[in-house]
Amino acid sequence: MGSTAREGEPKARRGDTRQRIQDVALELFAERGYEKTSLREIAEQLEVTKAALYYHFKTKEDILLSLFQDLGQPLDELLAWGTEQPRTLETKQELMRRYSAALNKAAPLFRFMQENQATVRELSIGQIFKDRMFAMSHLLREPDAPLSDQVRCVTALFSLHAGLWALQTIEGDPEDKRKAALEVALDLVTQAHMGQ
Amino acid sequence: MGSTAREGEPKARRGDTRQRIQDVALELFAERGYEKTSLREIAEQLEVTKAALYYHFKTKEDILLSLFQDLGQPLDELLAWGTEQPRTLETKQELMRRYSAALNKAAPLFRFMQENQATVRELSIGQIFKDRMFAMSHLLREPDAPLSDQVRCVTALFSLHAGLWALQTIEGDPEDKRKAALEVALDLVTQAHMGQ
Amino acid sequence: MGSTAREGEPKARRGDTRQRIQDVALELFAERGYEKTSLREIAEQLEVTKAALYYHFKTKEDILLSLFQDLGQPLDELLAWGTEQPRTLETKQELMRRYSAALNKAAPLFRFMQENQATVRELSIGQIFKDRMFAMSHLLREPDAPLSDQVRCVTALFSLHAGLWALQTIEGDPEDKRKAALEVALDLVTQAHMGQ
Amino acid sequence: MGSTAREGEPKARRGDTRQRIQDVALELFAERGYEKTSLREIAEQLEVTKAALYYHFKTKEDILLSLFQDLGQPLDELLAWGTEQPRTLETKQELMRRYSAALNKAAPLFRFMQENQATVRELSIGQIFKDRMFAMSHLLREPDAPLSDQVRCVTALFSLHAGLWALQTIEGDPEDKRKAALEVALDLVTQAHMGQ
DNA sequence: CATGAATGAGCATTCATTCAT
DNA sequence: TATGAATGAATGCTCATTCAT
Repeated sequence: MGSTAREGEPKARRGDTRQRIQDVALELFAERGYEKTSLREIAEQLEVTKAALYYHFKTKEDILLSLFQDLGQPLDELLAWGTEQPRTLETKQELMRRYSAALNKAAPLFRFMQENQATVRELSIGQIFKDRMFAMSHLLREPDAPLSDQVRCVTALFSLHAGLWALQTIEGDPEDKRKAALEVALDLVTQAHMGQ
Repeated sequence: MGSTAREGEPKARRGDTRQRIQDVALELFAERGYEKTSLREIAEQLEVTKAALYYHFKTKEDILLSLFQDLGQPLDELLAWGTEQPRTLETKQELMRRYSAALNKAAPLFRFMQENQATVRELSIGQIFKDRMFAMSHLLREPDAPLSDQVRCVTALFSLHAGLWALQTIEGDPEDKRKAALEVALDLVTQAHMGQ
Repeated sequence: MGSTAREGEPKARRGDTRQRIQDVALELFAERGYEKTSLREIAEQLEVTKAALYYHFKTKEDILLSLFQDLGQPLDELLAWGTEQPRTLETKQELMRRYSAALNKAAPLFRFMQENQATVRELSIGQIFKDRMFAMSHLLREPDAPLSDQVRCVTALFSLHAGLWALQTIEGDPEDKRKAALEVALDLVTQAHMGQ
Repeated sequence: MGSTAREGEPKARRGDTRQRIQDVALELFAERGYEKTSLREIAEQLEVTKAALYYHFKTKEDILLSLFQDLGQPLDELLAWGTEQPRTLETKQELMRRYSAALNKAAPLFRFMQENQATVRELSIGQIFKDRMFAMSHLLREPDAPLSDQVRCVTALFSLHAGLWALQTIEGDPEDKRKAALEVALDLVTQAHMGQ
């Protein structure tokens, strides 16, 4: 990746080490889990020493945290946007659409979060993540609606996340599946809204 | 504990060590994750030595496997039952009802599976679990139905799992929430069926 | 050392590993300092693995702590004894005699304490050691005596410690030097007492 | 600090970095020990990079060496002075007085030497320090005096060092305590002289 | 049925040091 | 005068596992 021609290329990179660490780390974290990914592996894949990682990040957890902050920002912005909108059905639907799109962009990270909850829960990002989900859920559901309608909203939200991997079971083009998942989610939100 | 009189009782238990190991292991696995739970911790909580664990189980993974086999059996039976039934809407609905009940009984194990996917994937049970989900999904959805209806079925299934933890966000009695989740899941299956 | 014949002797030891760890650790701690002595070195010298050390001691600090507790016990007993005696000159003198003897027996440990104060200060034994010195000093000096007499007592005490190494400067038989140091210390205590 | 007016002052210092490194290093070495003080800490406290330290000093040990040379010089001069004097009691007493004063000025360094002997012993300054103590001791004691008198002299010398910290045990004004320590030391030297 | 003792492999982290810029 | 980026070596520690008793 990196379509522009680079000159030299024996090492070919300079200030991009931090970024490259993040890339490799995310890939390995998502693939093999946080605990099972050792800094040695990350370093080896980058052809640097472990100590080099420590020049750029204070701890292993810090690498993950940085990924979460960098890639999760769009969601925070979406949350901010949602808070300012009127609580109409249209807003909720638009929220879902944007959420699906944002999720899609940072798919590996969210797949990671999904698949490593037990680990993440004990890390500092655990709470941040939970808070975000909580906030999102509150933008969608009405606290005094029937329980089933509230469940519908949470399920809608959650199924978008799930779409990242649970839909493996179904064959088909990933983008088509994402759209189908969004459609179902929108339906759920709409039904919840009508139910009121 | 133990209302029947026992004589001697320096430690008060006899052939139940294997069971006790499973109990403690499941509790810790679910709470802190598989990787982060060490055999030392399990042994300490049981007040036996690590070596004792190895008398009952060949490896750490073996403990998990045994849990999966013991607690997952009802699901296999449900699967067998489902395969013999006609593929009607009623069957599917009943399948969901029974699935929800089965899940509920082995909640800690399934919470564990949910939260440790990355780890589980690399273990022998990973494939078994995946196969089971796959089989279940195939009992619910029709391969030539529209994508969105297929997604509805998978989401239904998945939302039951999710109910185990994603609904923390909503306050309310756990049993009520489980019922609400089941209701939504049944709805989804029904809609998928109608859509056809 | 070890005058009794042992049979076999390919490994020749069984339950004595803990003791052997302490011996080697004390030797190395005293010789090269606490920080500069690594667990690898200790293990290598014992021809066991590092992990074996951890079977017997929870941490590196714990090894030191155990040494301190085992070897320092006589001093605690001396302290207890001293507390029960009348505060006469004779008591103080006897205290010094016994202190000198006790010190002599655990010489390597006290040489270590002397030479690694900066390190020890940050360890849990730092406070224990300090408290002990404090208690000892309080048995010797009278709080309302002239400052110089109080200094005399502390110096007496301290010079016994010092004898462990500061007297290297003087050639002569170690036992003679110890006795000479004790003589000077007794003198100081006596002078302090007379001064009152 | 710095009474002369300076203009601009973006960082407020210019050629004094070397000095500032020494100051901070001595402070940290004395407080936390040589081994446990890392160059990172020193650099951080100075708000420069580690590499900057290497511009001013070849190695970590070199920083310590420079401190020792700069602050220990008065003692070397005192030693030279002592060597030229007649070996009278008055000379010895004056030696003690000046030694006490010199020690007092470079207190942190000597406290450091005292508390890090195990470390220092393996460093190049170890020998230098030892030689100096040796020379000093030889100016005070007579080689053919009774052992106890020789011990008295060494103890006198040593107790001045000790005064730097062992007297914490006693409350009182530091300067008063220093004077009391000197008084005791003078006494010891005098007694040793009389004994002859 | 279980323990005491040990191992080998691995891990996250830290450190003094180097060097091109 | 300094820094940014990196290294190589080490460290304390933990873990799953083994095996004789």
